[in-house]
Amino acid sequence: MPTKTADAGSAPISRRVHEAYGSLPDGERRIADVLLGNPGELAMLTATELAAAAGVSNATVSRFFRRLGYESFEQAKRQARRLRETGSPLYTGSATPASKRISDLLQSEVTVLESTLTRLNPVTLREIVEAMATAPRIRTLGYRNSHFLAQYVTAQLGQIRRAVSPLLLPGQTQAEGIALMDKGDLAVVIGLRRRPAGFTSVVQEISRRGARILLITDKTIREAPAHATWTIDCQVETAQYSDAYSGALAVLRLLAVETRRALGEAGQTYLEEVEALRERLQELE
Amino acid sequence: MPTKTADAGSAPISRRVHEAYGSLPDGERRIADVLLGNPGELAMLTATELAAAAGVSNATVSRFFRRLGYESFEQAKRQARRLRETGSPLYTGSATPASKRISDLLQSEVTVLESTLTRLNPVTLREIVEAMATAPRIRTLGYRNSHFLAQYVTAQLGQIRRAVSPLLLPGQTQAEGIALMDKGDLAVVIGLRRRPAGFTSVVQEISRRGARILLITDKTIREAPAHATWTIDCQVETAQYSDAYSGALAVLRLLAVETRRALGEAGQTYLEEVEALRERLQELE
DNA sequence: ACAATAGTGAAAAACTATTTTCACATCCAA
DNA sequence: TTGGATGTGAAAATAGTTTTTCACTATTGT
Repeated sequence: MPTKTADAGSAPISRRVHEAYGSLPDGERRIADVLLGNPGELAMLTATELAAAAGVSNATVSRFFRRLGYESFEQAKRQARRLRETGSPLYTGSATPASKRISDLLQSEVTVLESTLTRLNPVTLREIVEAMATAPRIRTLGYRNSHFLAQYVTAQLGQIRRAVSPLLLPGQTQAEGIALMDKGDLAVVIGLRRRPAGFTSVVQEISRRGARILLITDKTIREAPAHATWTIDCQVETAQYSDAYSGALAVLRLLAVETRRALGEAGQTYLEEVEALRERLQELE
Repeated sequence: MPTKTADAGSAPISRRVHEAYGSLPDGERRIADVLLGNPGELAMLTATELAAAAGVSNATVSRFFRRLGYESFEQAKRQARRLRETGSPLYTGSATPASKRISDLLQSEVTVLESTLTRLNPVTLREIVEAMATAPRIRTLGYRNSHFLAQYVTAQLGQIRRAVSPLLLPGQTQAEGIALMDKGDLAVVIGLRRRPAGFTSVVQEISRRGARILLITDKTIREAPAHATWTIDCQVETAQYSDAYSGALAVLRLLAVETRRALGEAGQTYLEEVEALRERLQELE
């Protein structure tokens, strides 16, 4: 009879897998690989599907979970699901208040991510990416809650291509910043809720200068999209009192990743150039 | 055409529920309510669990999904799961390259979120939240990739309590900023990878001033945690070339949400005060 | 080379979940 | 009130999943 790991009681699946990994036989290690590569999937897979994914038999899956100290596959699956459980009356069970709130927050972040990213239209995305890759200049703008996102996208795109900068530089008036936009330039405007008064007219002004506009917003916006070339709608609302920006952040990362792909070798080269320069300056620790 | 159910085809569960909602009998409407309140849950629940959650019998659940146009509960569940399953060898389906990359990115973001948040220790969390609620002053710091996160946390905490500000103000040298730290103050230092040279010594200097330090990092860091009061380890690495910050962002949001809870009425009041001021200034559109 | 040990998949057995059936309750129109 | 239509849960029937068994293979130590 195989010894049970004493305190395996409530250790998360990932820890158990990591601990056992070294002593796992071939087939079971393949299962471990699938699991580590797709954490969270376990909550949804059946043993047979997991077996198919790992290229082993369902019998092996069954043995694998016993070796990890679970009573059965079913028990492991339930534990994995508990992670995702929400405020539903279903499992008013055992979690401590604090860790319950952690998993509630996790849940809300995942929901925001999913509903933002699945709403994305691949065709629009393609157009935007092309604009990002080819626009002579990219200027970014975001007020208040959106400002940090504008900074993020500036930094990310700045690593990929040249001529990316904030629309408003410190010490510059709004009018001056807008006046510097040219026809063909791309403005990435982030306007999540709690937009300042006059936001719409800023967007309108930029569009009047002939620049193309990518507007990142949420559903609370009304008029601004009329002036934008593309609008991406992010979900930000959550059950907690504060908005979640991971959806918007993920959209921006997606744009950066795709733009880099579009630039291909060119982008790669620029990136390497910057990297080499950094090395020389010993900028990083 | 090999596809069977032509009519309801592939409409997402949420749409089908909304469309049918009006004409749903009592019991089935209760199921609809559970589903709408916990989108994404369907992928993980069994029909019997869903029945228990809605307070109806499993027979009703079975009928409900047929009414919605699915062949069976099982088919609906599979459709819900398809949304989530991604880069795994399971999903060899016919996604376009672009939407495949969107779901890959979604997958990586969710992974980062999960592994960052599940690693969190509720006890440490509690200590940090208490410090955030009670410290006389909070100063934030983040370089490069981490800078936008520092801005985020500054803005969030600033909505909850007083005396929250960046450690480095424009036009100030690093030494000046650090010199202003007092004993008892809390420094929120974000140091995700690509830290500038000298990062460790900055942390050390702050700690020497007697301030408590919350360090938000990733696993690539080595020495700095020795000087920090608390360290939170975020996952940032992904399959794509760029790091994902949603994990760190979620941690920061969690801290803000919990701090607000800790402050209770006090926090509420400050928030309302700011809100009222804004109203008067007509700052928002 | 040969046991002994450990790992594996196929298939049978045990188990669990879903769908169907059926009897009964409720609502509404005649 | 009656009769029909509709909705419901309990339980039987069915469908599906997991665990166990067993025969076989590969590896390791003697």
